[in-house]
Amino acid sequence: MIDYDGPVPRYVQLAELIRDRIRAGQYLPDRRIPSEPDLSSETGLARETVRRGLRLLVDEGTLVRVPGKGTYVSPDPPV
Amino acid sequence: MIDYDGPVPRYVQLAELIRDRIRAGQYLPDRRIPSEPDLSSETGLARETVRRGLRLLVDEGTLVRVPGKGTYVSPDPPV
DNA sequence: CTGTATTTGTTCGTATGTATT
DNA sequence: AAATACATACGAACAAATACA
Repeated sequence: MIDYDGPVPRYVQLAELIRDRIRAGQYLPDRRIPSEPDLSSETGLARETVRRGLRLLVDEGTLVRVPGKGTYVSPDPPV
Repeated sequence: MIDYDGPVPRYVQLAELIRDRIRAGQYLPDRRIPSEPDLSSETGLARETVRRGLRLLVDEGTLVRVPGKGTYVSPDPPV
């Protein structure tokens, strides 16, 4: 599903995947998304790669991470 | 030189070190700074930790990285 | 033109620390 | 006390872009 044949890094592809799921209503505002290990298991990506993708979404205001709790979709995500 | 006893992560400390050197005129605008391996050797930090610190400075507009060439101080760094 | 070296980019693995439940 | 989850840090490997002999 997520390859590195093309010019798009895997962590960017992961970010796009998460964005798609938010747009599709699969991940809802103020709700928690799967943990890093879960996303890592699901996608087969290394945890650090998952973290890079999530950071992109945190930086753009789409996600909010809470230490010890989890990663949440922002109340009003810019997607 | 760079410790992790305190609350300040090492990669943040590295970013501060680079900023200090720019302020001090040791690294000049539009000039290249040492490569990641060099900074890693000098500080004893892992290259990935160096990269994290440099990314902070890229994000804030202080540095510009050019693949295959090097990392440069911005023409007009915000420091 | 070809190959080599340098530098940044990406990816995976592992370990430890900190905060919350 | 234990499990869960994010944060930091180190190590290693290969790819891609650039420069140069």
